[in-house]
Amino acid sequence: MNLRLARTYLVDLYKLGAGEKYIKVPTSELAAFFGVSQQSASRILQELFEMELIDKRNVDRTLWVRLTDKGLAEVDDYIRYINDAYERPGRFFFRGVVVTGLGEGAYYMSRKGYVIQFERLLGFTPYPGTLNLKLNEPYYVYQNRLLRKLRGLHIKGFRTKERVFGDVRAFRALIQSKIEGAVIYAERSIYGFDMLEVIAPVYLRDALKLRDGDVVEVEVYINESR
Amino acid sequence: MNLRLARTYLVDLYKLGAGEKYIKVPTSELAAFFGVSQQSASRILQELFEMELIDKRNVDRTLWVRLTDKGLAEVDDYIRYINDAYERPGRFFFRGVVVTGLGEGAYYMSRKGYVIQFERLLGFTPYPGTLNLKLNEPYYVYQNRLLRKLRGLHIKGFRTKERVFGDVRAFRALIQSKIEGAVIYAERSIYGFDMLEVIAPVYLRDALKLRDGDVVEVEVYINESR
DNA sequence: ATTACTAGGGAGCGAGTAT
DNA sequence: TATACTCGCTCCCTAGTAA
Repeated sequence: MNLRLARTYLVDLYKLGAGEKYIKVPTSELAAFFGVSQQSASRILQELFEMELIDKRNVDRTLWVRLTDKGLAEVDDYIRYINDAYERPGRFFFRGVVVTGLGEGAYYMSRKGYVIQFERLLGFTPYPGTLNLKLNEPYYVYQNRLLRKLRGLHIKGFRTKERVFGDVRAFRALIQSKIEGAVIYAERSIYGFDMLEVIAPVYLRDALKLRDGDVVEVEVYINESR
Repeated sequence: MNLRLARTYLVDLYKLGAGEKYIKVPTSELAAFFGVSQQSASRILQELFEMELIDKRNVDRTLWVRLTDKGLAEVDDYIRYINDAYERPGRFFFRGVVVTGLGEGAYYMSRKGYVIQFERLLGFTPYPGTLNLKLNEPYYVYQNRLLRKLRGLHIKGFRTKERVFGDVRAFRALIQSKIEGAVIYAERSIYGFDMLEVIAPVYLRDALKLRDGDVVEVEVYINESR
């Protein structure tokens, strides 16, 4: 069973109380609650068990079911995602810690081939440098992974005599609820999903009085970037 | 596509902003976001459209997608259900208005065949009468439908010389956060899913000073009834 | 009364590809 | 670039039924 479907059944089991303790539930009853046949309820429990999302015990032909820690984590993530979707449609929210990058941001952000496109697509001349935010919370890392799957604004790569500069994608963003900038994803980024690269028309460390270790909140707009 | 799966895709589309306005989204981008192939994303959109959950327009080979009112309602219900599951695992919450029934509750609740079983299963002698609560909010009607699919305590029917008394199922409940009683479902109830029948060891109208039209809150326990 | 196996049909999936 | 068709394969569903 795919995870998308599994999560919905986990929520139903959670509703029945299987998140806190073992519950006694005949598959026929579960079937009615799930809206499937008794046989499917039985199979679904088996598959959730194989995915290690639930624990399942059969004592004298009565089933006892409880979510595992992995199952509980799955429910937590799912509920968080869904509420986030409801509260922030069209937007992604991140909270990260200011860290010092490798300094290559300044180099890239001052290449004329990029600057011209940023000006045209974002409407501002980016300060030559990026603010690197380390995402410590797993949920934000997951969200970063998700956001990166979207296209955003497409900044085309180019080549000079010396080397090749890859494509970059950008999403408009509001940093600390104050400054409008953007989040960028370099096609060949040296960072993983736990790092968020932010640009703005100003030097953010000065404008927002930031030092390494400070917590920064970023709201990214999915659609206004088109 | 079944509704269970459809709802999860609707939430994803909502996250992308399709709940508020038409969003421009290539199926390939949607595919990455959904975690499926481009072809599946295309098919999923078609099916959601056929289910009238989204509106979909193809202008010059670019897709514009937006949730319909029906789709939005589906997302609302789903999110409400999920948060409810998280906040009230193992419990169902209802809010209803006191109405006067047809008086048959008193008749049934005083049949010895029922009373003995209630005493044994619930641990109290029910006051001979039921409090009827009319559920005006659709969500509570939906929840009532769901709860009724569960088994709860099984009070067996019986027959006298005159007639047959059907099975009844009961769930322990807390009324107005004060009095412990139960919600009962008569096998052959004359009421639909918009009515909740409540019993208790005391006359609830006196004990809680209730009159027709008063709002009453009931918390039903799924598992403690076993 | 249970749970869960098997079998058959149908729904869902992605690769290839037409447009 | 797009979207979305066909095709073959897999997964998922329910009915029947064994244990």
